[in-house]
Amino acid sequence: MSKYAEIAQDIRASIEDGAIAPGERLPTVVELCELYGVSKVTVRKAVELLAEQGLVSSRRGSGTFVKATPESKGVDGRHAGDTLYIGRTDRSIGFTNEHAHQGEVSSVVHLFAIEVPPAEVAARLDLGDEDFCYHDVRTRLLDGVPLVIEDTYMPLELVPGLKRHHVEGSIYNYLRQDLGLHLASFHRIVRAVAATAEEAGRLDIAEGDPLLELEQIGFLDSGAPFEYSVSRNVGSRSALHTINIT
Amino acid sequence: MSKYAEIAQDIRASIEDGAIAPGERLPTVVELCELYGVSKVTVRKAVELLAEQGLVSSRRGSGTFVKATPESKGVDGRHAGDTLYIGRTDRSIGFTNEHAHQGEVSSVVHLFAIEVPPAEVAARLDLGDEDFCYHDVRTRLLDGVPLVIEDTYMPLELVPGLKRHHVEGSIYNYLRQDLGLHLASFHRIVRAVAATAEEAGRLDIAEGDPLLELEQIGFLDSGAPFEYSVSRNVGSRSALHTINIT
DNA sequence: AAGTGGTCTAGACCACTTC
DNA sequence: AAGTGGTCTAGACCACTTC
Repeated sequence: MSKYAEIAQDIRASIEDGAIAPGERLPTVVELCELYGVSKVTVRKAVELLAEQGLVSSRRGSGTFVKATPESKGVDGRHAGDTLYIGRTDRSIGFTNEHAHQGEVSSVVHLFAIEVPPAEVAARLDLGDEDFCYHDVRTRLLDGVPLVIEDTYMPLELVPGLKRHHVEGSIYNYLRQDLGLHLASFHRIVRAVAATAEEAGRLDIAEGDPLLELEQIGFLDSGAPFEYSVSRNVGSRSALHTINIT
Repeated sequence: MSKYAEIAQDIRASIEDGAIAPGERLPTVVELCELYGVSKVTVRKAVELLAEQGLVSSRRGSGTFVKATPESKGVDGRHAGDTLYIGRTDRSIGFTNEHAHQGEVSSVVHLFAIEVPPAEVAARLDLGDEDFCYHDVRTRLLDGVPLVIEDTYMPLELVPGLKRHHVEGSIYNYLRQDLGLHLASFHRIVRAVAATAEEAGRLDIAEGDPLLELEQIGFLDSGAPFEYSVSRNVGSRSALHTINIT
């Protein structure tokens, strides 16, 4: 691990165990340089990392302050206990890994085919008129409770050898571990929509119930889009957490 | 403007006008150093900024590549034209400023009072049992079309002098321009919920229609929470854009 | 082996706040 | 005036890919 990541982790521990209370100031950048025996650039990267994680806020001329977040005072989320979180701090690392610690993940595959995608999807995946895609539709469940229907397209050429048993398990694990691809970023559009009759049946809810829709394009570190997906998450069982720095 | 921001802007222009096509590689870091006459750290900060903006992706040992995004090829969003976006790239800069370029923003104030907030809200705002808050509820409209109902609490002590005419206009402008506060970050939880009968009436939709709920805590650069709000956005008129780097 | 991005140093200077 | 974070230099070394 890099020095700045270790320093960030160390400061984070000091915040979480209360050694630096919410509202209090961190040691100055120069003090942290001396404390950890590193240069200023390294301390700055550590502090930036903490700011991205939502723990601190820096004010030029004044100092870096621990944010008074509910987490730092042990307050639970409003729906804690009855909400299955899609992801902490809005990092998409795939459904299986997100929920792995929460229970048993399973999938019902409604469709798994190779086809020429609709023009709008082809445009998003940077494909020509005649390029083929995998197209799969699946319901994902946690401990038997349906959470989300995912409708996914992936270019055939980028993802060779995808089989039905990958779709029944974790596609992302296949991409990373078997193909050695590096998933770099996701562009998302989030909406609230009403469940159709078919979706309601698959998700064990009522028609018209609110769903959290995520329209998403995933990119590799080569800049190539490897996935276009529209997922519809049961509103009462899902929430998306984000941290926004201005 | 800082050097790295100028360099990022310049590279961004090269990408957007097609001088560097999607999928192509940027000049190497060393080449960019020579091109702009700056050191490596400055080029790296510029490239990191472009990565945060979703334009490029870097691969160690290989290069930095322009992402093949729909935007870089002139493809419109799926619902472009009939969706009012909450914010580009998920940066909360306040409703008025977000929509200022799109039309005329107005507000209907349902409640504006000073009260002791519920315990859960007090906990989120880092307040004691007896501390007072402003509490306002308002519907916000764009060109007369209702978009969202905002239910907001703000600590009395942090926001002195708030009046009804500020609530009818832009609260954020009052915080920034009149009080000189620096809004630093927002922690959000996004959900899909169904409209109640009262909400449906205020938003000119049907009861049970899907709403995009944003539960949000806003922080100043001092680390103090200045706002707790739950906003409910009409599903068919709202979308939230995010970019996630892994 | 050569080329690429990622981290780091030990300083310097600047913008902003008043610890 | 003194203290704070933010930017920047001119290098160095390292991790990773193969341009």
